[in-house]
Amino acid sequence: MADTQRQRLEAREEAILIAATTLFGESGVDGARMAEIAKRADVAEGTVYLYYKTKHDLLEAVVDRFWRELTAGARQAITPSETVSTQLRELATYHLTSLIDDFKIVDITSRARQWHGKPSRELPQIREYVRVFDDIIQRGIHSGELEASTPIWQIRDVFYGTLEHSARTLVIRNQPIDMGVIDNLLGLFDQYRVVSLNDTDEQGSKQAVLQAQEKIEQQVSRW
Amino acid sequence: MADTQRQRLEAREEAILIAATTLFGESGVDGARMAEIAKRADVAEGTVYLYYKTKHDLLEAVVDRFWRELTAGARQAITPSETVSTQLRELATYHLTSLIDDFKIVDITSRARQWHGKPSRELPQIREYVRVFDDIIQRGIHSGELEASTPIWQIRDVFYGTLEHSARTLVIRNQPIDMGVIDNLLGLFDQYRVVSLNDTDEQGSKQAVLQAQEKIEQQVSRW
DNA sequence: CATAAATAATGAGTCATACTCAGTAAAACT
DNA sequence: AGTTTTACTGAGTATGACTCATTATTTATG
Repeated sequence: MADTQRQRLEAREEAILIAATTLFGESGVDGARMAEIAKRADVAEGTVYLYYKTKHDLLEAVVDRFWRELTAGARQAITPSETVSTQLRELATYHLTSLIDDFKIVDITSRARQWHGKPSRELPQIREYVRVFDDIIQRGIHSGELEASTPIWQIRDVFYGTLEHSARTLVIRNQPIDMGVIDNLLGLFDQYRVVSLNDTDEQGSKQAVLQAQEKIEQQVSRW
Repeated sequence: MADTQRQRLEAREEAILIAATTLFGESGVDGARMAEIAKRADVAEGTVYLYYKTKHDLLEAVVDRFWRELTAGARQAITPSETVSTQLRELATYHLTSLIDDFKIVDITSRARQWHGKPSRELPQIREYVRVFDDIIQRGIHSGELEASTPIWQIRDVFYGTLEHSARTLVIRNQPIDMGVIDNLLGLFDQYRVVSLNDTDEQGSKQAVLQAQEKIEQQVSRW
């Protein structure tokens, strides 16, 4: 019966996490009282502290879980057989939609990065999330569709930075998702395409691919 | 002596604001104690509350001041006689540098947007800051250098979103400012240029300008 | 210049809430 | 059934934002 007990513990931990997520979303981090979270998770206040040392710890867990689920969702959202361009569109759409839907949690994410005065940390799950994008780009570079002269992190910052800012704009103005944002962003990404592969002779094309692959090493090591 | 007294009050208010800015930067919003802010401003704790009703109010004032000064700095950083392209570069450089230098305050800005559960507000000061960018773009559209088919707010979100994300990346990795970020971003903005004005005949050129100006009304009203 | 009225400043005290811990209950062994 | 180990509880503590009765300073008035 060790297994059932373990499950019970995990269920409790989960219940606390869910309660915290809801309440953080409703009332914000500062507005959410630990007593209320405990109540909603149907445990005593002290019990919460058996699972999460501090409120900040709990916040981190909430944010961690959110990005972990987002990563899983993103991987599901992209079609493996599709072109790089289409996959980017799929990811952008998924990302923008999710950010708008769960903007409260996204907004709270920055709280998890800081602990008093200490400098902002990089959150491991966000790093993991961002891999989804990187993988698509890497594939594009390998296949010669994308040029490799711009460091990946810069391209990534354009992608996520734009979408996050756009999501904020839309949420603040109470507007629904606007596909124009995505069209615009992907239009800009044309710049990263290896130019007019089809218009050049075979020789030039192959050369471009080789050139691109050569630079991949740099790319990978740079990150 | 009414004037001297007034100045004394303003000096006190300023001292509190400065102390808060410093301490928020050092210890974060949660880590900063009101008693310590008062001490550094050389007033009693109660006095702080005569000038700012709550800690959150004080935070708002700090953030407000920061963006106001950033706006002034940005206006100074751009050369009026320069081309749109150059001005954008000047602004991007100024913005990225400032974000990196004062990243702590930038990070804190999101705290000022929220008050417990209430949805994120748009901060008036940031709206004002963003005008600096808008003015450059508007000028570009008027002069026919930029096309007017993409809503300004989308272009703006690319610009600020990318720079903010890049700043975070650089700060987290402890790297200095990287001009590659700006080169990359401005390279993307080529897409918004009215294509090859110089390559077309006079007629086409003029037409483009007219067409662009026609669309300005939409742009302006849309925001 | 003295004195009253008005305004500003103070800091000890209040209160809300994150967190603790001694005591209790439940589960797992023997 | 008894013993040990593990999990839970909620009253109690500590901290820090905020208040307010009291004191100090400035301004107004005769």
